[in-house]
Amino acid sequence: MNVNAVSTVDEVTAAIVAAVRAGRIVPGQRLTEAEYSARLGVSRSSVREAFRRLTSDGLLDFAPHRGVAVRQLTRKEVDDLFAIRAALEGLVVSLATRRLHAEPDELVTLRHEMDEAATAGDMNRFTGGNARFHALLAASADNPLLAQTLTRLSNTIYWLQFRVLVDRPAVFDTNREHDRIVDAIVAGDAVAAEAAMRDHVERSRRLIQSLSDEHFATSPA
Amino acid sequence: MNVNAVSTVDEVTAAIVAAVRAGRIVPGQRLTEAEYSARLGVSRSSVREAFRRLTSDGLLDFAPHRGVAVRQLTRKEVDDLFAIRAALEGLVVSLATRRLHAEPDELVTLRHEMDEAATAGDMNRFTGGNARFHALLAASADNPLLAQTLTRLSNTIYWLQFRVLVDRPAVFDTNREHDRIVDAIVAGDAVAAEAAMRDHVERSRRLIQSLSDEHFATSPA
DNA sequence: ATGGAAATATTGTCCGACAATATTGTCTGG
DNA sequence: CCAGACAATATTGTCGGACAATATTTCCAT
Repeated sequence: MNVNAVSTVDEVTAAIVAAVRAGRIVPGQRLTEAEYSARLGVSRSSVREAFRRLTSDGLLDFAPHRGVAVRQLTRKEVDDLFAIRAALEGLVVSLATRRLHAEPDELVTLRHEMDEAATAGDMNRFTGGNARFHALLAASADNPLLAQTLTRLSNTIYWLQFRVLVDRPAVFDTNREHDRIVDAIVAGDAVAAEAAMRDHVERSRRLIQSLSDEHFATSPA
Repeated sequence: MNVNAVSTVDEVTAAIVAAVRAGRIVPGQRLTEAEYSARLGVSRSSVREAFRRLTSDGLLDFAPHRGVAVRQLTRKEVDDLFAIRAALEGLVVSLATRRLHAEPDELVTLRHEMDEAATAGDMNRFTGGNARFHALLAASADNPLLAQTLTRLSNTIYWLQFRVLVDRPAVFDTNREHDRIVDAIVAGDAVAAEAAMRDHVERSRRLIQSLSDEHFATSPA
């Protein structure tokens, strides 16, 4: 099983991420070292290290002597996170515009793909395309640290974002917002692209906040 | 020695941070698990976990089967980092202005302290004040996630920033830049405060880039 | 000097153990 | 029946040792 150049910890990490993505373990649920050690057939040490890595990546929540749980944000934390995201995603498109203005092919192709997925109602394809859309922008910004920072933030809200996209027909709005971003980029207008992206992020925040309380952690105390 | 509610890993982490801050271990230098295990009298497991934590906090650099080294940035990475910092520090002051406009006492006191430290040439006091200045802003923004994100970025450039401040009489420029930020905050002008902060960050970037090549990692291949 | 093989050093992972702490279950008195 | 105290259990925190996998260094032959 170790044909790739990936370590055991990498595998454990990937397994947990996959489980969360697939909804097999839901926000708030606790994970114990022993259980995952047994289930995956690896030592407690490796599970422990994977837990810590995912904690610092924002996917898990850790408390001393209490172990880890799938992280669940409060409504305020969501607002806090989106304030950061607006600033950084805005920076991303601002930086990415120059390059993508010169080579817009992949971006335009992606937009078409998301349009088709939306009309076909294929949500998995749509969310996949959405992820690649943001990934392409992040890569084109040519700032790995920025990309990494944004990835960490996105991990934390993956599940909420997914709920929004499957629950309601917000996909068409999303695509229209993307259109504005893409148009600005193709036109080479970095300022307009940044503004469109900030608007997109803000709308995304509002959609998530419109979810029912059960999706959020109760505010501390 | 365990009177506080701190774990062994916390102590190891703090010890390494202190060593880096004090310059006892310099960027680029490698650290081995066995050495720190012996030196601090703790198990390899704890050292390992501290290494990983500091890696994800940006202070150490990790490569599989090669261990960790104190992180040293390339010039491009510095630029990348400061682009993020400009956006986020700008966001911080923008958010912090409302609260600090109402209660500016602590901020004003800090400014005086840094002025005195600068004229007295007390660099330790100055850098300490500088850290508290940014910490106060981060706290006043009432966005813990934002504060944490910025802390991670700052860890990475602590040493470079320190070099700049002790090497040259840039402290007076720094204080003047702080003045503009403080003035805007006291006036309650969030937009001006953000602009002043972005300018401050940009100047800080230029100062660091003016350091000689020996302070930077050689660009990869 | 140089290329490559052997020796060494270091990390990656496993196991087992036990103390420290948190969680759960039980009992008792009201 | 409830609340609080106490005991039992579960889980994490740290340790020590072991060995394989991989990287680094040493050294030899050319």
